[in-house]
Amino acid sequence: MPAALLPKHEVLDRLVGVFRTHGYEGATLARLSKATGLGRASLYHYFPNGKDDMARAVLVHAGHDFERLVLAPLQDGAAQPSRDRLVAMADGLAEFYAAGTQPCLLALLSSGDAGPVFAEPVGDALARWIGCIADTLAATGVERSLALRRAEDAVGGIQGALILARASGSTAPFRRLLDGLPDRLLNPKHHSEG
Amino acid sequence: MPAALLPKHEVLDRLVGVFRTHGYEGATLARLSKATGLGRASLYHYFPNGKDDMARAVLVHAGHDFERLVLAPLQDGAAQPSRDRLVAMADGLAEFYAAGTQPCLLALLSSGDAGPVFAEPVGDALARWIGCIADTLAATGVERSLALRRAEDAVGGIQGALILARASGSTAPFRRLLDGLPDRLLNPKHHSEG
DNA sequence: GTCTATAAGCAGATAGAC
DNA sequence: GTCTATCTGCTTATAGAC
Repeated sequence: MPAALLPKHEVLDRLVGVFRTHGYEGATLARLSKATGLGRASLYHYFPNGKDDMARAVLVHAGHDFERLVLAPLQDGAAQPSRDRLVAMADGLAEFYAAGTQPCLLALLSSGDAGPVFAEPVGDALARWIGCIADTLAATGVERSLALRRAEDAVGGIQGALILARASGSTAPFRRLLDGLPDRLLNPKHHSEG
Repeated sequence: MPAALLPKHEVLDRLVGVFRTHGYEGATLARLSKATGLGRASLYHYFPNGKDDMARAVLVHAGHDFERLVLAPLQDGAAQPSRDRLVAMADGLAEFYAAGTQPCLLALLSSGDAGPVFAEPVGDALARWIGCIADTLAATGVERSLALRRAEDAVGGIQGALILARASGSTAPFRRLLDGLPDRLLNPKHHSEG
C-alpha cells in the first residue's frame, strides 16, 4: 500500500491551476495527470466520477480559499469599522485573483457546455458572496434592497474587470476597481475617481 | 453547380449562435454542421482552415452587428447631445446582448485554450469599443485620460453583468446597469441609484 | 494507491465522386 | 458547392496487475 504521492490539498491546488488556466473543456485528463503527477487511474481513484467530480472538488477547494481570503475578513472583525472590513476584502480579492492575472472559476464554469452542469454550486457561491457584502453594508444602516443592489454591482464589476484583464491584457482596470471598491460600496455618490 | 443552400450571412448568423451558446471548444463540427444544414466538407469549402477560420469569421460578423447596433448610434449623430447618443448605445447593447440573455463572444473567446489564439482580434475589438465611448465623453469636455478610465469601467461593468446573468440566472443587474449607464458615464458623482 | 494497457467514442480534418 | 466515406489523433473511462 504505497503512500499517496501528494497530500490531497496539494493535489487540489494543482487541479485548480489547470481548470483556471485552461477552462473546463481544456482541462483534459492528460493535463490534470501531468500537473498532479498522478496517472489517470489514480485520478479516478480519488474522483470516481472523473472530470465532473474533479471540477466540483476544485470548486469546493477554491471556495475554501475564497472564504479565508475574502469572506472571513469581511465578517471576522464585526467590531471593526465597516470600511476597514471592505478594505480587507479588497486585499483578499487582490490575492485570490493574483492582482487580476488569474480568472474566476465561477465565470469559467458558468459558460459554454459546462454552464448547465455546474449552475447550482456556481449560483450558490455567487449568492453567498453578494450576501456577505450586502450584510456588511446593511450593518452601516444602508437599506437591505439597496445594499443588495450595490453588492451585485460590485461583484459584477469585479467579474468584468477580470474579463477585461484577460481580453485586453491589462490588469489596470481590475486594480483600480479594487482601490475604489470600499468607497464606492459605502457611498457611491461621493466616491472620487482619483 | 448546385446553388448555396443558405446565403453566407445566414450561415454566419447560425455559426454565431453555436459559438455563443457552446463556446469555442463546445462548438463542434457536428453542431456547426447541424445548425447550418451544411455537411462538414461544405463548411471546409467556406472556411478552409476549419474551426479557426469559422471563429474568426464569426468574430467579424458579430462585429458588424455590434458596429451597427452599438457604435454607429454613438458616432452617427455627432450633432446630437452626448447623453442621447449614450442612451442610443445602451439601447443597442440591450438588443445585441438580448437583454442579457446572450453572452459576449469576446469574453468567450478570451478564456481557456482559445484565449491566446484569438487575443489579437478580441483585444482590438475591445479597444475600439472603449475608444468610441471615450471619444463621446471627451466631446463633452471630459479630460481624455478620465474619459478612457470611465469607458473601461463601463465596458468592464457590462462584461461583468453578463457573467452574472449566466452565473446567477438573473438579467436584472444587466438591465439595471444599462439604465444608469449614460448618467454614470457623464457624471458618476451625481448618478442616482434609483 | 499507483501503475500499464486498452477500450470505445468523438474530435478535427481530408479525399474524391458528382 | 455539396456529398459520403474515411483517416488520424486525442478524449474520457475502465480492467486488472502489483
